[in-house]
Amino acid sequence: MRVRMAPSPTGPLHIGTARTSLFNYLASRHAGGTYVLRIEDTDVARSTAEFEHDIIDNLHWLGITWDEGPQVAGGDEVGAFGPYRQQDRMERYAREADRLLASGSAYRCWCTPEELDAVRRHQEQAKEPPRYNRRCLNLSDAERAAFETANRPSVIRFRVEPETIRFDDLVRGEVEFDNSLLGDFVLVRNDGSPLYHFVVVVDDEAMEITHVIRGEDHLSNTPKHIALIRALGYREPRFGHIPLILNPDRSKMSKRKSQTSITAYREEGYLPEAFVNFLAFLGWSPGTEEEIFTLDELTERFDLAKVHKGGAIFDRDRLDHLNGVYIRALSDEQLALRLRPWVPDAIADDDLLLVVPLIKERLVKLGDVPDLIGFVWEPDDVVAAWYGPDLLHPKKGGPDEARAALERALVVLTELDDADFAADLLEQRCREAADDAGMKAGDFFSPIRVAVTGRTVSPPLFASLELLGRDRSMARVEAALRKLPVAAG
RNA sequence: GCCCCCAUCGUCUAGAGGCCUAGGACGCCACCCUUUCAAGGUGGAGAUCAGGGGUUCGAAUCCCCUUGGGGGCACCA
Repeated sequence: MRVRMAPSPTGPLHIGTARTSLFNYLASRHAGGTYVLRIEDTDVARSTAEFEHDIIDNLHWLGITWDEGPQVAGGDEVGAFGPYRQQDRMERYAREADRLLASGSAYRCWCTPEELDAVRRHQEQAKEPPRYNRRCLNLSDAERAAFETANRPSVIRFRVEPETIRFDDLVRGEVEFDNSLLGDFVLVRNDGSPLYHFVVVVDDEAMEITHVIRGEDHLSNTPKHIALIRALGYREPRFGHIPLILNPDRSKMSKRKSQTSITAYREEGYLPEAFVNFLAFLGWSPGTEEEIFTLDELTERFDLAKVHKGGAIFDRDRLDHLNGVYIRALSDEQLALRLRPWVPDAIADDDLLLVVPLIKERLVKLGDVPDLIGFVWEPDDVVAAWYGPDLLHPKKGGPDEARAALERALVVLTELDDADFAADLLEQRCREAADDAGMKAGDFFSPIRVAVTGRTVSPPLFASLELLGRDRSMARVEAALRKLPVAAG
């Protein structure tokens, strides 16, 4: 089994491309086959090195590897079926186009885009199917000679035979198309550059691809490819069309309506193993009720025949949940390492590690870390600016209750020396203080929480105090006290 | 418009004719735990399997029609 993934470097790695890459990876690895990466850069105007870099880099990030093709962006190509960039295969496309011309399966067309447009509009008005009218196929020798001597630019069109094309799709079963409904599509532009439908067929043959696994958006294009394959005398690969990933409105996932770039998810702090697990379940399931799988476990279970036929909406809530599951499964050391890019460099590794237990079960994405625990490394005045005096009020109470709690808390903090400044002792003393004040523990803790963390929601209070240390904790409580209006009388 | 594909809780899905008074997960609701928020635990609401016809002793599962949704019909990929 030889499969390929052929991303086009005309944009950053797209969710859909990533999922198709994953399914190709799983199918080939499961079967012990070969996975080829081919860069589909026939659209020179829109292809860039940056996008190629983004695609390869993010595939690596997901843990997807391949056997042939460029292994790193801009790097050397590996494999005996190269080149793996279409820009480097131009002679071959030209040669195959000539063969088609010579056999009569293709012909030159001198129609201008304007003429084609006019024809199309006319067909639409007449409610006819919009397809090429074969004007240039039926040119007289004299007309053709005139165009040629005038050196007028021409495209090469494939002459589509009116025939029924049938194939056995790997996920959909028997599918049938009537090619008489197809127009003669363009193989080569008038500047000599080949188009997608043509190169994809030439490349798959050259690379001896046996299984073409791609998105459902290519299902209707497949009869074109099969017709071309036959005209060129190639071997026909098996085709498998996997369902699309959808926007919430059930249309094909697009960047207008959803976040489609893998980089963006990566930067938000999704774990690649969670992301891969999530992607795999978009359109596939192992048929059991387990749902946490590593890439290797997915490889072991994967079966193209079990892929769904219907499209799947990208569900962020589910992704978030899965990411949390993976984060919680990490050891503190591993999580600290993963968190590093989202934490200021000034924070020492040891201090970062100390923070992890407080936030581990609260993290949805790695990028949430500054929001959850940033108060530890932000300066006191910055934290103080996060809240207004009203936030210091306990749920049942106003400034007086807030002041009472903060003043008593300050006494507790003052009485403990650095050596005793530990969460359990702090809690014990604060509970006693709350008792003395005749306040419920929760109401007593609330103003302290806001004073120290700047938020009403935070990691456990006393562990936070311990982490912050005596001096900074006291400073923050004092600052909070200054925010409160002076006591009446 | 034409062609093709698809159709189980809001979402991802289990389901290959009797195991289905349709299971799980996310989300939602309630309760428990609890210093807040999470995490965790328990329970709940939520799908007459899009609708209608067949086939069969028996259909979510097979067939047909309808409806709905999607994709494709470029000198984009």
